[in-house]
Amino acid sequence: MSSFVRKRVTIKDIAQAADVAPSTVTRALQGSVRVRPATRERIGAIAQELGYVPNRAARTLVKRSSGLIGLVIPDMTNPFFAALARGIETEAAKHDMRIVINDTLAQESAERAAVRLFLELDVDGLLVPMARCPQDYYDKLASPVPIVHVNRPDARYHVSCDRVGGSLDIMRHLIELGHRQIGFVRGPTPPPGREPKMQAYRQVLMENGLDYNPDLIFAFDGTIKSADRIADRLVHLSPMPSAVFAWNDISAIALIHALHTRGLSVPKDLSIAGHDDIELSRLVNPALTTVAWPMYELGQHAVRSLLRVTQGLEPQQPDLPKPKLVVRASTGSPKAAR
Amino acid sequence: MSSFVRKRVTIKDIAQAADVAPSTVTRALQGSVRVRPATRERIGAIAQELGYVPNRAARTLVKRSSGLIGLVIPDMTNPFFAALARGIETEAAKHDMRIVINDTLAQESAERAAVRLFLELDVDGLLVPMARCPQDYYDKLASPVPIVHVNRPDARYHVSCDRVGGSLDIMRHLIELGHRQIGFVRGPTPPPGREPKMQAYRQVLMENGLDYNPDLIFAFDGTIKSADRIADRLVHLSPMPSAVFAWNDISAIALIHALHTRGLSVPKDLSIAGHDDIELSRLVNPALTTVAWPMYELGQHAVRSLLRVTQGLEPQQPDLPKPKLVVRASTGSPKAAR
DNA sequence: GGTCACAATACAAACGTTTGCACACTGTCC
DNA sequence: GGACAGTGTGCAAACGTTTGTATTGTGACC
Repeated sequence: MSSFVRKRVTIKDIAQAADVAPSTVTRALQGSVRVRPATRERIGAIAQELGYVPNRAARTLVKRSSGLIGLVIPDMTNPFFAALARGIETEAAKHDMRIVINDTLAQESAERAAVRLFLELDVDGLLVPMARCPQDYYDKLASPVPIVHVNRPDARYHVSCDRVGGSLDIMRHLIELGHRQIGFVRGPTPPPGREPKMQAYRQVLMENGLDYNPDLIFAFDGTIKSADRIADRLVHLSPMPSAVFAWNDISAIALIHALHTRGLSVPKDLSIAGHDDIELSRLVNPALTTVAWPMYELGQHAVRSLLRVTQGLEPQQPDLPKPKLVVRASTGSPKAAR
Repeated sequence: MSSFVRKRVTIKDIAQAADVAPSTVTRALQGSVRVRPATRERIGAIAQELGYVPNRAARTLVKRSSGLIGLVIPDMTNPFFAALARGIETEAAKHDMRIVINDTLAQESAERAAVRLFLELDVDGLLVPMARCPQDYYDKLASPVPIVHVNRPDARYHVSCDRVGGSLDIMRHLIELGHRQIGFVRGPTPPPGREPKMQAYRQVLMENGLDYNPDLIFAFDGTIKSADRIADRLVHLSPMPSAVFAWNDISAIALIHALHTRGLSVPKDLSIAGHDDIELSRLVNPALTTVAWPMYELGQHAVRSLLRVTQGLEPQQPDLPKPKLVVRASTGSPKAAR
């Protein structure tokens, strides 16, 4: 009764129905010239009628290529990665490649599992944006498939855009507005040494003769609760910083909300800047000052690079649009300056 | 030089290195009892050392099962589906199943392509939340793998929660607040006949002796621009509705923003309610009145149902938490009533 | 009418695993 | 010491496809 117990239709079934050899069926289905048009059409019709679906496992086995690209997404919840995925998907479609996605919940173990699964699936290439595993892990993999990273300049193959410039812009923007006490919200478990935002934060402080104060550094773990705790610490600080540069837009928006519930107004009492420019950042109130990254383009280039590597070519570093400071309503002059 | 041209390590390589037959290697790697512990360990060590990764294509071929579940996600951009995916992933992990995801950009053609890809991959089951293709398409598929839908009660196998109740609650909430002119924002190309929110909208109007006015129906196509256009139409309406029930939270948030830029205040001038209760809805200003759906649980149950069907059992309809009205700050009494 | 070229099709091997069955080896019992 | 379990290992077939090579069939040419 249930339909799914039905046996799969194979090429042999078609061959039998069409009274030809299996090899003729493959060639016909692939549009090979070596088969008579009449035969080809007949076979096509029969395949259609029988509801034939080719078996990728078998094909992969003999062709030693699955036609698949594995995409390891850190966090589906974050709309930041959606744009990247879109770029990847559209570009992949142009080259007849299919994308399979695996979510890692931003956990190292899940990232490993995802990579492993894709290797098992014999993907033609692996795309790993914002990898969490140490580079060491990927180096040791010695995998038979090329891996292209996004935003990891220490990887063998990678597509990256300027990771510091946007943050410098944000910080300088805050300084220009007159802020001198600026807080910084770090992301969850940043890999040591790879914290460009923090770098930019310190650099701009230094440029302006300001001291680095560890009390103004807050750790965001990705949850709303954590933003709430940061707000708590923030309001009890004295002097309270007049501006905060947050890890990403989500944390910035959550922080603004947490401050509002504590009776503080943004940007009147405190300026908040984010990073990523997700779609919603324009829509919240106050609209968020942030940095826009060319995620879509990064995704496209990642696929192109991957394909070049697949063909044994060296990927060319594309000239991507630079990250761009987007000034909106969540930043303003500090209170005292008014 | 490039690492990815290296030949794959196969079971035969291990067999040769360990001086046993390939079959022994498989059995050892699967932890079969029929192989001596010493041999098993030796083989395990060699496999490790050689960096062996099993070939899923080959395994799938002979076992006629890939251990994969295909998940067709309509729109990765929408955080609404992230919760669902999370539920699905955690539950699947419990049963040693891996999830592969494909994004359809909410397009019918892409949905077909995704389903097709998964069939080619020989997935053990297919999960299709909020399918866009007509049910007819799935019925005709006669696929050899079970397909479980989410929120499509007319499908052979499906997991659904009450699709009308929450919308009724929203509408009654607006009525209770005193609203009589209520607008409705439809989703992008709703499949005919499957528009429970619209149903609820009309039902509550009728319950309260209010006329259905087509001028108060707006079409949202998923883009921010579209929300902007709706706002435009809205403000030029006279009388302007005092409340709007929007298709989802994204459209509601975008609409609120568009109204703000036109000098209108929510909920003072206009009440807006959404649907889905995405995480950000709590964080925007004003916080959004909306309906929370048990997406995570739906995802879990979807996997459980799928596995039951795989085993030839009838899935049991779970008792899911009901959708829940969440009243926040974006709805209030109409202006005139103040 | 025999040879030739060429198109269309068939044959068979291969891809990397799994698994039923056969086989070899060990030690135990009569 | 020979039959007998019982355990560990090897052999070979199978999964569904692709593809290099062999084979057949067709017609043209001398």
